[in-house]
Amino acid sequence: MARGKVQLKRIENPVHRQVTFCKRRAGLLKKAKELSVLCDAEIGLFIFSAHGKLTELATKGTMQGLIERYVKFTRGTHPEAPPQPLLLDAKEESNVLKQEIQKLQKSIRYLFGVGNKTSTMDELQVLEKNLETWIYHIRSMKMNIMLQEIEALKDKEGTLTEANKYLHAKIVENTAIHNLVQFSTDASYPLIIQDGSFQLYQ
Amino acid sequence: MARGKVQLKRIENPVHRQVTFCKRRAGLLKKAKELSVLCDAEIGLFIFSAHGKLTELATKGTMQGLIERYVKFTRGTHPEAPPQPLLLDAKEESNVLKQEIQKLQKSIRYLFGVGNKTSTMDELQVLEKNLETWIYHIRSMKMNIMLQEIEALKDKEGTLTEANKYLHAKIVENTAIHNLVQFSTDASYPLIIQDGSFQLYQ
DNA sequence: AGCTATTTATAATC
DNA sequence: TGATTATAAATAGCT
Repeated sequence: MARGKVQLKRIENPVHRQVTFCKRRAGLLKKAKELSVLCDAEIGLFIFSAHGKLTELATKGTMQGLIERYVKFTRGTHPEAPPQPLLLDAKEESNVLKQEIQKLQKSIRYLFGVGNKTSTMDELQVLEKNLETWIYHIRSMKMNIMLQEIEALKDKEGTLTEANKYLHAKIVENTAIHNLVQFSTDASYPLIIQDGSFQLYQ
Repeated sequence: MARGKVQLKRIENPVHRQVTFCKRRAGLLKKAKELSVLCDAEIGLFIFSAHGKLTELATKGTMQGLIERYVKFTRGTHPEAPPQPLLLDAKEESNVLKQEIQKLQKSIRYLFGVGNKTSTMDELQVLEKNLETWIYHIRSMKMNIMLQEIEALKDKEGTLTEANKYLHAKIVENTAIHNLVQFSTDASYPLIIQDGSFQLYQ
């Protein structure tokens, strides 16, 4: 809409597409809120980006509530869609966590098998402690992931620094040869090579 | 947006409101479609007018399908149902909690079944936040139970104090009669009754 | 419904 | 990323 008419088709340049997505998404959300306020409407809106990220808006109550209203409203008018089975792809981390979860579930089953007032308090105590332990584990996992990434980056940096040194040497060498051949040229310029002239690339 | 700036509040004039609703609804739908086409996004949008009429848009497949995707996506990312823990007694609370724990477990299985390395970090973030929410609610429940117990004890205390007064009076009365009959006895001892001589029993 | 005068949204650009 | 700005779109107030 500005500085150029827009073609109603997929934007091919991924950067443009992403930028436009963010801007227009913001615009759409704003418009939806406005409509809701101005005209006393209830609006449910959810947007999946091409990469699967979800943005949602429910102008009244929760999206769950609105969806329930929607489903109730349309019950019978749309054919029921068959439920899709989830397919799970196991990973090491997930296995570790699943074990933890099963452990927790077991203890919870045990704990909540008997429920009188006094034991409930103790149960809550235990549950709280377990959740704290989980948070601790999750934070450890996050930390590990971050450390791995840092290591990877350091490694990359090392490699690039090496490459840089090598290239630097090569250029000095080439310049020297050049100076030998073109003896009459003022030699001072090509020999002065600033560090800053070599950029690390990613 | 034209011939007059708009105030962001409900339009009181019903005719204006209806007209604006139709126009802006059309605009919103158009914008949603454009965003979907331009940026390769999937959008679900439903609008209930103030009078309950439904307008819907699903940019890919059916609304049912999109809602399923939405529900699947958000399963576990919303704490789902920790909102009103304060109205239930201890036993009901523990049942609710049991259910919630199962839900949480499902979510966690889901979260950690699907992750790749980049999304794992986000998932951990979400999970950690959920667990913190849980701890918060568990602490509320503990607080609630403690308050209930305090109330119960206060009540008990009141009853016992009443009983105490009554018994005290009775003893004074009996002692008086006793004194009348056995006039020679030293009257001072039975009349002195310390508060501490009545124990609260459980 | 249509029609503008304006306000808004936003594409391009830095 | 975040601003800026010129311009396209949306739309409020009228018919």
